[in-house]
Amino acid sequence: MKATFGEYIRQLRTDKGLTLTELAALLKLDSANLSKIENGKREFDEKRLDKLANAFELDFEKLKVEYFGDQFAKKMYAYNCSSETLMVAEEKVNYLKSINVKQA
Amino acid sequence: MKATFGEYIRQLRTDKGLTLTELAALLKLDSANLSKIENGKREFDEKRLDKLANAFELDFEKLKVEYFGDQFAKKMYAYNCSSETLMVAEEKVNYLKSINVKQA
DNA sequence: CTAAATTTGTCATTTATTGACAAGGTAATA
DNA sequence: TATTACCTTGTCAATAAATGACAAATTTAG
Repeated sequence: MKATFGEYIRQLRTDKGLTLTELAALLKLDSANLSKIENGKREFDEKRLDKLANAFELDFEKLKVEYFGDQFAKKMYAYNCSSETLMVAEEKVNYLKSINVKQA
Repeated sequence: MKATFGEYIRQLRTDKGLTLTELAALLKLDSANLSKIENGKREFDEKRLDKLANAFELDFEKLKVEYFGDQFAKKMYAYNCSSETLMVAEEKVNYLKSINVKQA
């Protein structure tokens, strides 16, 4: 998958032959706002990821990968971050895990 | 560097023998809030990255790597994202770049 | 042309972030 | 143990950002 999260949703939706209004209803959101999301003019809200997964019977873990991958990419693009950023992110995730293993 | 961004700042600060109050002044921020930042109880605001770079004569690009790497790591940790997320992020950055090359 | 679908613009409301400051805690020192 | 400097925590009003909602275009398909 090599698209923005908005494009990804649109793909899913059109593949299933749903209108914006129909999908918006499933996601409990206004169709006009869903349009903006698909066109990258608004963010998709985290709290609706589960509804999205249900609507299309997606694996939630994979959906998170798409969603957060997209978020990180946007930031990096906006701030012109080198790809080293991602390696550092990985180190830091492991660091956070190691810290919270100790506590537990 | 294998620490949170807060720990990173604290390291820089103490290495230079600065107090919270002194560094806070350079960053135009309240020392109490800087304390929270160093202890991971508040976020460091993007808009002060340049002041931080100046205060310690850091390379801005490297600072961004630390800063955004930390942000991504926190999200991934909080949402338990697989490390595939980072690979997807990289693909998507490239995708965003390829789109905006065309436009330019 | 018409109707359905989508896009865009706007704005009040809600939610999150920040700035500011007081109070409390800790450590070193006289 | 009093003083001082430094750091931490709690709180809350002010500010900023995200969201929901709806009207008004615009586009698309028949």
